[in-house]
Amino acid sequence: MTPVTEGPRFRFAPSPTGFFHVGGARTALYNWALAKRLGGKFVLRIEDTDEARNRPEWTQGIIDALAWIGVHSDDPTFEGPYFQSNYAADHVAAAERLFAEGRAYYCDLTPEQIQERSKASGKQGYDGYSRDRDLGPGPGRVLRFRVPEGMTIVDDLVRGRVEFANETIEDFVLLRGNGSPMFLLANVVDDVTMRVSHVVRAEEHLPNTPKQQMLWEALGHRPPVWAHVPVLVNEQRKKLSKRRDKVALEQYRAEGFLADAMVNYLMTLGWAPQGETEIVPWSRIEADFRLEDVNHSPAFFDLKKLAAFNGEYIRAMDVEAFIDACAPWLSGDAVPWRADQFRSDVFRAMAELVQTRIVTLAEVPNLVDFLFLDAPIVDEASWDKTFGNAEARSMLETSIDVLADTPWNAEALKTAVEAAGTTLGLKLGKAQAPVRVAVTGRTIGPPLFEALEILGRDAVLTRLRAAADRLAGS
RNA sequence: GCUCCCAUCGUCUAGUGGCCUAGGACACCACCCUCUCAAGGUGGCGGCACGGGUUCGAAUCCCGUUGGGAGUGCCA
Repeated sequence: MTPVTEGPRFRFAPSPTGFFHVGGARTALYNWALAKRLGGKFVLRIEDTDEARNRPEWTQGIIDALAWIGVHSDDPTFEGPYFQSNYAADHVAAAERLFAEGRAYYCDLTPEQIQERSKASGKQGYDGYSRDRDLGPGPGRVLRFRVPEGMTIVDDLVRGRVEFANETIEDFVLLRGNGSPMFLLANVVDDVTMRVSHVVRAEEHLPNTPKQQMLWEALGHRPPVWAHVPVLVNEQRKKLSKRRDKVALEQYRAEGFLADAMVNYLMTLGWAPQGETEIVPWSRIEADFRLEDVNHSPAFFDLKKLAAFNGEYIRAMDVEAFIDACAPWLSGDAVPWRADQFRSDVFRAMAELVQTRIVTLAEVPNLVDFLFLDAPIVDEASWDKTFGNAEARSMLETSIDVLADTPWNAEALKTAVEAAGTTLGLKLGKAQAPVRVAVTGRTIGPPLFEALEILGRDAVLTRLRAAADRLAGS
């Protein structure tokens, strides 16, 4: 059953850090789109060799985050996760082979000694001091790769041909003084054993690539296809970092961004689908994405544009889907009403009117809270602005009278308020304001008369009177 | 410092020597629509970093300058 040939094997190799970086998400998506389209595999490898970064729940976080953006571990294209820490013996074995073959050598210089030599000679980095000292392994001795003379040519699918003079590359460390393998080695050995054919990763790894390519060759294998995609940057044009920037995918999810919008937006950073619009379904992306088309320069991760995409996606949902998507934002501790006050039929009635007014799902509660609370949460700025003049006070009084016996439907309510306003010389825009603030607590919100209809006469009149009382008292 | 990468509206991009008087999207501005706020519609602002080549012709090719960025660990 073993196929004679297998499709391309892509890999995504994050190190667990406790959150999932949006840049990592984009890289994963690039790999995923290619693996899917080309009938290959997406191999997930958790690079957990740094003891400090090794917690089981973080791995689950990565798998959950990937699933959220559509990279599902139960898809046949998905393979893994593998854990780098399980392959430590392979890494060491490969290093020892390199030593046996003379392609690596031991060195007993301490970092301080290296620095001193460097300072004395005026040259940067390690100078190859132990190359011909024939040292054997021993505690405190690192194993270094013997960088050959010549030139290393990296053929990169997005950058083209990149040349490195080997003399500019120092004999880098394969095994630490305590015998543990370094990232470069572990990474290559794992890629070899996992038969990775395409390494698609962020541009920051490009300077490492000649070293890795030498390792592939020294290990007797043909290097993979390389592709280094531009990094994501902030407004200062610096690489997105967790210290300065909001980079956690989970956080965007928690703030009410839709996975589809996030995925679509991420894919347009460094790449664009054909045609006049960047809003395209994943099926189009999967069919059209090419590494050769990826831009070469860093892309600014623009929250405003992400928000615009999110708004588009929210509006494109049919109402039922929208209602379902809102559910998590309509209950829980963050919501100002008690669970027993929430009424799904009321929300359902308002849903369509809410849908065009939000950019993230997290904004939903603010637009509908007054429907579930006994009394609205009054925004004082709205209150002061609206009731700062006598007309507004009169309008409030008048509306109490008028609404007491108006037929209770949105259209009739609108007509009634409009008429009441006319008697006071107010246009509808001005006339509805006092009613809106009294009933909803804010100057802005969903269409008022539909909301009044849903709330019902008693609740509306109660609120209008409460507002009048407050005005009388002040 | 050294190595490498990059350079089209403010931002993300289309553009692969003539179709470019450089197209779209986000943002911004104006107008329309309108019960607030949105959404929607129409229009507007705004760019090939600079200098040399190559060519009949250059945003597109070459060189240089300038400006950004990444890497530079016994981190990953």
